[in-house]
Amino acid sequence: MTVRTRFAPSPTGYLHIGGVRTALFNWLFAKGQGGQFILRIDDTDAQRNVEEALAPILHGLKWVGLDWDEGPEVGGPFGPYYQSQRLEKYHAAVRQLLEAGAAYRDYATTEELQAERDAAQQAGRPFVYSRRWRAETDADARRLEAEGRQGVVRLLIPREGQFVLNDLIRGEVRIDWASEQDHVIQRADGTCLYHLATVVDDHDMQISHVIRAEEHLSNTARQVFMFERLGYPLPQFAHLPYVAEPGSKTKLSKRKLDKYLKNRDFAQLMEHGQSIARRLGLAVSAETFNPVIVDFYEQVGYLPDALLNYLLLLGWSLDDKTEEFSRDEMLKHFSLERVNKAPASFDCEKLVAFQSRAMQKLPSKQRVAKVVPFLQRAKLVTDPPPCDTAPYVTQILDAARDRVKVAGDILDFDDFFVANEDLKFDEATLEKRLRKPAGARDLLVKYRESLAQTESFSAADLEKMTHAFVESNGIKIGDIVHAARVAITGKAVGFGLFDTLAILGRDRCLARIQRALEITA
RNA sequence: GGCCCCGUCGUCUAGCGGUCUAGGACACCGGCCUUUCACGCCGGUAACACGGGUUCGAGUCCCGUCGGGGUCACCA
Repeated sequence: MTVRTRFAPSPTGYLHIGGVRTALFNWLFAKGQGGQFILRIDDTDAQRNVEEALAPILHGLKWVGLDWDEGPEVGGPFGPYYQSQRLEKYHAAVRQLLEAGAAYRDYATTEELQAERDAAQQAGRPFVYSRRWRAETDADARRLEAEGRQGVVRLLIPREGQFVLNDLIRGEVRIDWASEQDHVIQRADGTCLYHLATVVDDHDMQISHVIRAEEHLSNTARQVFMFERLGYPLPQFAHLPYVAEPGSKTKLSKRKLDKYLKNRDFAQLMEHGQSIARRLGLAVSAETFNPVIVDFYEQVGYLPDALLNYLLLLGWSLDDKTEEFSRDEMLKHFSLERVNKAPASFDCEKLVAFQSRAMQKLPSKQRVAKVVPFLQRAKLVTDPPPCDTAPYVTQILDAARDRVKVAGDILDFDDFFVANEDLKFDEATLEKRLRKPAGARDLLVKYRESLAQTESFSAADLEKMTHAFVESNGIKIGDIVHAARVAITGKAVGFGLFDTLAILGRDRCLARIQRALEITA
């Protein structure tokens, strides 16, 4: 039997990080065994603009490289892949359930139902619908309709016995049927609800393994009930632990952003992303741009593989030491047996560590290719770039090393791309390194002369020259390095000064020092 | 509250009865390196929720307690 899994998001307008992990596990499980991964859109409830709300989800999945064998845009033999376009199939299933005596027409009003619920709560017993407005015959139905009531279709759930699920991750789970409700599967207006639609589609699309988050565990009994009464073979179920909030075991949710922002690491990740977005001139509201939403990582310049590698380890592990997985290795090693049961909280710092490591391992050319678009969007490099951009950026990246953790970090080195006269100086550093220390400016004047006269402008030779300069002036190296750095880059920090000088070249260094001296005069 | 799930360092985890004086990773704390900020290197702190069983032997099996979470819609 070929393995077929599915990811079934509803069009919400964004792709949640937890959703990506669910998609990833489905994708790995199917693809690792030569099976198919299906994308289905659960839009039974959608009154909104589906196209618009779906686009970011499709885009996000493509960005992380979780491609689907069947679904929107690619089609497939079991389409359509939008639940809103499959209503007839659901209606047929409802009819079948009705005929099999597994469902019934019900005419209770919302108020009547609520009254029963309240009564149950007052009496301190669990709510079980009395089935008082159930139409057992067509005549009943006509009579109730004549009263002006509207009918829905409910599942006729058994009131005794036990349901036993053999979950691939959680093992045996038992639930009393009596604790299940007679769930509505079709509304008065004829539209169908999620549980029914999922069952029909999972069967229709020949899904072999339903891999989804734990919050669906309690939905499984009613779905299995429908599978069985519809005469469908049962797929295997695997309920993943959910992804929890940073520093907590509560389910991660987009709605609680304010709370997460109080978490130091989360706030830091967010701030880092926002500072890059600002420099790109991106208008970003926290609502649509935050670390819970996948788009955030793309905008800031994360590597999809690093994100996925991190997510893979959130609830799964291979052994006691392997942490880095390429796409192929993930496919080769992933298994449901090694998925954990306990929820795993989202750790921003570990994600960043994975990203940083992946970025450093990237071949130089690819890193340049990742970074250049950010320079272009920040208007620091033209589009298309001049032909000397690649070698120039390569030099910067090599010198910056892991200071460029995400592609957007290249903007920290904007001083390499601005014209001399546009260079902005950090006032505090200017004060500390040039204005305040006695003789600092005079020293810089002399150093500038040495730079003007020195023969080779390579980093290694500049270092030798500088050491000689330090010695002949009887100063410490720190006395000149900091002053020179702020004069040339405008900043207090950066990578090695000699690399900086060499990359910028003699003309720019001399001009910038000159300007710094004038400003501080 | 009912039902269900879960419980090893701060976090992600390894552990499937003896090899556990509990291993790895991120974070944290020292030290070294150093022109700043990083990196790197060396070292360190830190966990089996608790209580009963079972067993020669329990982090590992069973029960209970406690704690955390999920879910209880004409949402998905």
